[in-house]
Amino acid sequence: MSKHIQAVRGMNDILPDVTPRWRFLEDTVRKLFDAYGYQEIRMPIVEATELFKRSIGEVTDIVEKEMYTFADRNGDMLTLRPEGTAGCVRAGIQNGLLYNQTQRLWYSGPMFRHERPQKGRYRQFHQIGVETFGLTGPDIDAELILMTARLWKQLGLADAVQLQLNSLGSSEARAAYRAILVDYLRVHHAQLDEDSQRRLESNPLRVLDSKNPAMQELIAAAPKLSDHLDEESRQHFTELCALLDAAGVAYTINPCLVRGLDYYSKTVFEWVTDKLGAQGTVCAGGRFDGLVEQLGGKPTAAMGFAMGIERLVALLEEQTMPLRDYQPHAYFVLLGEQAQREGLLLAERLRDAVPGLRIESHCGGGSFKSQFKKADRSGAALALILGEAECEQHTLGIKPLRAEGEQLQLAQHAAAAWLRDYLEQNQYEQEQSSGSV
RNA sequence: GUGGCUGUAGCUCAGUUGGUUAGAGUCCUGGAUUGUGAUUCCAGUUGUCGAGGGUUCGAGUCCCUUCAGCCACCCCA
Repeated sequence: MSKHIQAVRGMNDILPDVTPRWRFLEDTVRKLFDAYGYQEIRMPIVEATELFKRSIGEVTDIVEKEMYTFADRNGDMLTLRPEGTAGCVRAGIQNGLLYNQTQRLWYSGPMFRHERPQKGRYRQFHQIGVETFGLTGPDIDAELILMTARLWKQLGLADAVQLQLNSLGSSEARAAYRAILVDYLRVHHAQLDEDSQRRLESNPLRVLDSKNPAMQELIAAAPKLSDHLDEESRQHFTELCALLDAAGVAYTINPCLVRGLDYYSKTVFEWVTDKLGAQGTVCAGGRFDGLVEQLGGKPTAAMGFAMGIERLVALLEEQTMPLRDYQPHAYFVLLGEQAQREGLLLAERLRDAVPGLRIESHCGGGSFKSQFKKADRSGAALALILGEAECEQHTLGIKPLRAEGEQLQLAQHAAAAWLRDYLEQNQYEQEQSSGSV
């Protein structure tokens, strides 16, 4: 075993038994974004290290100890992207997408963080993200949340996730509150546990999120972020809540919801589940009105979110939701050299004549028995049979493998029409069990 | 980065206080049925016991190191 080269720790192969769930999720998401007028953008996986330092924040865990950073052959410092927002903003600025215009963008792909692997957390993981630019009001915040709520319904996960909301206020208000909080925490420094003493330096707002029971009294008595919001942010948040109420989306306001990345301001939200162990956040985002300017663009309002594909796929697994199947409709059994040659070509003609038909052709010979066994394992509903007799008579055997019914022999020229009818008749059934939209 | 648990066939797992040649199920292949698949029966293949070192006459079993997986902390999607 040790001689075999293994995958890098925390970087997983996604095997055929789970790829149908990935495709279901990805197909559903793509259609959803189309329905809301969002456009896809694809960015490089590698960016200048500086980009992440300036956007995510120098003192965050991600930048301090989790980035895959290396010097390329020119000595430039590059980093495998740990998240998508920074690259998206960079691409928007560089290509003039954010200048005096609005954008609604989405992307998907792998992200990299050097953390200890755990359930729902990997070193290479995948996110689907959405970023909007140039839209300042709570209406776009609400649109994004409504869009995700619709997605959970389409995925059959609506009962598995809950929405948490908070407002961090403008970056000025947040900075002012941060100073007040730090003053308070310093006074009680002796009562802080080890983690919180560290957070006091790195991300003081996170102290409020501590799970340590011994800290709860201190936290409860701390100054509240909600009491220090600027008027505009307060108004913005109130309107967002009203929009969500009107749309019938349930939420919990969580004053401790802080988000780890420096660039967030005003609205932040998380969709969480209790079905995934410690990694309960399945989708999270917020407003980052300052980031575009911080990266050298014109001041531009922005709001976005990202969801973790592995976590959503794991949730889909929990739900045992029926999936659209990608199995072949028919498995082509071929006995004899002539049949192997002719069958390959006949299969091509059938695929030409019947769009959407999925035929798996047997390769490699073998007995009828073993070929039928493979036909059965393939999940196909039909076996198409071409042996010596069929070749001679220009016929084709069709045997149902999943339903009652006798094998029938058709003239080869009639096969395409028969299969087209078969697909039509079974289409309704297909869609019912597909779960796709 | 810290801690706990676990590594035996492709997969799921037995393997006694250390004792000869490491087992079962499943999967796969062939046959019973030489042109017909979820059943049944028969036969067959499967291993650096995660890796390296140590103790011992003898290690899958005990000790150390290391790697990997899982779970939790931290952090985050």
